[in-house]
Amino acid sequence: MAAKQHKALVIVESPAKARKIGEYLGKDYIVLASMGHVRDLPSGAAEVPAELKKEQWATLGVNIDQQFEPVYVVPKDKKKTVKELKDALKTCSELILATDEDREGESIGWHLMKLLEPKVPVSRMVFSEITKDAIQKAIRNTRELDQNLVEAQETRRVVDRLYGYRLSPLLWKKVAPRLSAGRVQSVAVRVLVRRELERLAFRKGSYWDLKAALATASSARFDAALATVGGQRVAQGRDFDESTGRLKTDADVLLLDEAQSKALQTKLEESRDWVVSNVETRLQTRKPYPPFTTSTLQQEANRKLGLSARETMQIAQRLYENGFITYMRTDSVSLSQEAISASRACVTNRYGQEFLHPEVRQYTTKSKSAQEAHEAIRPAGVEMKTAEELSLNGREGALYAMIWKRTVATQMAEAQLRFQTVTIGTLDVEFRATGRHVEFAGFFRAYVEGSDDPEGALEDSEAALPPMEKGQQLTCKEVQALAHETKPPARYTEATLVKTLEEEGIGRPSTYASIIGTIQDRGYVRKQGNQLVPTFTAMAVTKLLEKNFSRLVDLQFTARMEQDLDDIANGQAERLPYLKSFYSGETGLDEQVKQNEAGIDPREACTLDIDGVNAKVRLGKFGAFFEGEREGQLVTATIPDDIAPADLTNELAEKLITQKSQGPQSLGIDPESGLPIFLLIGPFGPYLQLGEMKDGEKPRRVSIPKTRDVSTVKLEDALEYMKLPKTLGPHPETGKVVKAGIGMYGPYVHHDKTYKSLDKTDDILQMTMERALELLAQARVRVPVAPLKELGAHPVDGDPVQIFEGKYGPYIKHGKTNATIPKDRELDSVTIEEAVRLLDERVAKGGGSTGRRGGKKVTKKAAAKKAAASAELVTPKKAAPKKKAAKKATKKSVT
DNA sequence: CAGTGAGCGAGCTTCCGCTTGACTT
Repeated sequence: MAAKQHKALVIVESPAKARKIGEYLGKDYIVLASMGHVRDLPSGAAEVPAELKKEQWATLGVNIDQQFEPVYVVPKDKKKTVKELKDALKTCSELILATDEDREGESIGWHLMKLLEPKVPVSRMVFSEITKDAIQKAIRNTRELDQNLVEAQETRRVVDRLYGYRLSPLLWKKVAPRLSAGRVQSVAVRVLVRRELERLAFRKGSYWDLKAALATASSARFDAALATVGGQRVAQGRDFDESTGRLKTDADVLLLDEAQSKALQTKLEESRDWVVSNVETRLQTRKPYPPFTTSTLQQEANRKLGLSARETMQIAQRLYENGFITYMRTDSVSLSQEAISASRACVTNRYGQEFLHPEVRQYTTKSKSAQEAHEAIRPAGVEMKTAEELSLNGREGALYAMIWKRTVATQMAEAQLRFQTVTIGTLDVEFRATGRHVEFAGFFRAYVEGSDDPEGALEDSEAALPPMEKGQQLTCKEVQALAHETKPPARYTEATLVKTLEEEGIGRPSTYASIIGTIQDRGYVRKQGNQLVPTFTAMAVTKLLEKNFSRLVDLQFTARMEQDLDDIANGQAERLPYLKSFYSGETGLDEQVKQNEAGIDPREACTLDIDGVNAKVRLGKFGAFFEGEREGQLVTATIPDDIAPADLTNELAEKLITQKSQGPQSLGIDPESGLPIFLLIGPFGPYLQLGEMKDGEKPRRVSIPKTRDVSTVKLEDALEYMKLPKTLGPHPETGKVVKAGIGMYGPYVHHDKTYKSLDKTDDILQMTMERALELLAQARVRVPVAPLKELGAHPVDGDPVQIFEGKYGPYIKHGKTNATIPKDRELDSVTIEEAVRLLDERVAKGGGSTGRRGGKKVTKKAAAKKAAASAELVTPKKAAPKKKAAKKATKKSVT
């Protein structure tokens, strides 16, 4: 008796948006969220509809013989959403598609229509800011779905699928299983690899110069740097060629070495005649930076707050969901009227009229690929409350404060700076000093990019010089000779990589963070502090792609694709000719892959020629290794995991190969057993072994802690390490023994049931009872949690079955198996029989019973299993060193 | 918890872009 109410169903993409829009539209509308895309190409064999499985193109999900017709499926995690939307539509008399106003949003709208098969009128509503006015206006001005835009999206989707799913399998065959290639990731990796090669080619250059501390009669001292000698400019870093480490041939400069600079220093120290020969002043105005987009927010949060792109997005998501900021995935720098007037009011109140920019400042997006479906990231609403006023603290507060400052600053006055360059002459030598003075702080008052503390930054920038005029006499307090070395081009960080990708139009706001995740998960990149370091695998894959698919890994590929997609969106081109030219024919992707499948030698693809290193670098199943020759024999030697490609030197290669060819080196003989002690390197790092391997019998082994420099381990210490675990003595309180040893997770002390890892600064060989007690006192005491209820013994093994309170509500525990209790279930009425049934169901479902910190391989498998979302999937036996779970499991690899 | 760069092998891996909860000591 569902008397059809005359309500309209409005579908947007995000639930937070749905809530807000629901408020503005009132009770005649039901506003729901699609949660992004609702249909997609099948992601793998498991999702391909049964009737298509036997098709050649099944796993592509695109019928390449029939006009590249895509196969669309509703992914498992979207089934629920789709059902909810269908149910809601049954009660409505109108459907309004209010997905984002961009290519992807238009497509989501179209897919929704295909899926929901509405029998009621459908319209398309768009808006770019979420205010009551804007929404009400938008709903009065609906339009039709734009089929051209939908087609452009589908073309994008198909190109990405064909690119990724044709090239990746080629990499599996030629380089290593589970690798991947893609329009975005392969270019990202290539960017990192090219920089690494520049670093590899880099040769250090060194030069000297002088620094003089000078002062006027009345001023404090200031520094000036040597500029010219005898009229010739003195060499600086930029005069050096990075690949030779020598002066560029066209550089007409004077290169000073140590002796020359020190001689000059002595000479100048005696000079009493220092005169200002020139004073130049230049005024500069600085405009505030545009408000944040996803990309600039990620860059700035990485620089200022040390957050990864992913962390930034997680925090921003929370701020957005709680209504503190506008939508965080955007490529637009435009601010709504609401935001502009709120910011201007805020500037006047907080800093005064003089700090307000006289006119409204609006920014326009430069990026060509921008789609601008949202406004810039800014504090939501009209009040412009500060983080303190909103009681935000921690990382949320810090990120919000950054957004607040950047937004408010956009409406502030320009900053006025005065730069001064003073040239000082003495003998035949010139020195130069530059000063900067902030004439008017303007927006600096609120915000200085790259600096966390505007006030402090203002003072720093006050490196002004004392007033000086031409001909003025100065006194010299000190002259120093300084050595300099040129530095290789810096590795990319998350911030600089995101910046580069955005500039090239590669990737979208919603994907910057996940790109960085993907290239790490696939083992192309490793993070070292803030640096992104490409691996040898990345080098090999990039080499293969550059050589055989140069068009596809060109930085311009995406930009060109975007132009074609624009043409399709404008109705000036069609998808089919574009897809054909990309995939089919002589020069198409299909043919290229086929040729290379036959043509590429896997052994060659896995071999790298490194400039300056005689040995070959090759990729094996267990990582990269050197292959060299000793006495006519091929010798292979593992390259340690923490060695980056640019760190390779011929010396390192020779050393490792020699070591390997000589076999295990004995550090000496253990006097007790008479056996030699070997220093060896295994998959988990260096370790010591007493005696040779005998069949069946494993010799005694002990790891060397990561904190210890292996080259300093001599027989004496080796003997000490071999004594581990050793007893330190009885615990003064319990009388039970306290031990020190090295285990899976590194060096530890142990007492009773408590284990505690040593600090980085502790040396296990120097461990004393006193320090051990200190460490044990720090150990987290495991208080056994009392069960909520005992259900009795399990019928199979007699172990107890108990109910515990967990983070997500009560659960049943038996051994290592946990099972959820259905939400609506009364705890008191759960019987042992029911509990056993729930536990069995849990086991049958798979997963869940393995401890997270258990065996490392188990953890990985469990995670891989989850990802595959397939119940009976058997994970292959081959150990994959870098996989999905790698992020969470990295800690395990520490000895 | 350990020395390799691979021998047999069914069926699997993989893309980009849009969006949240998911589930469990």
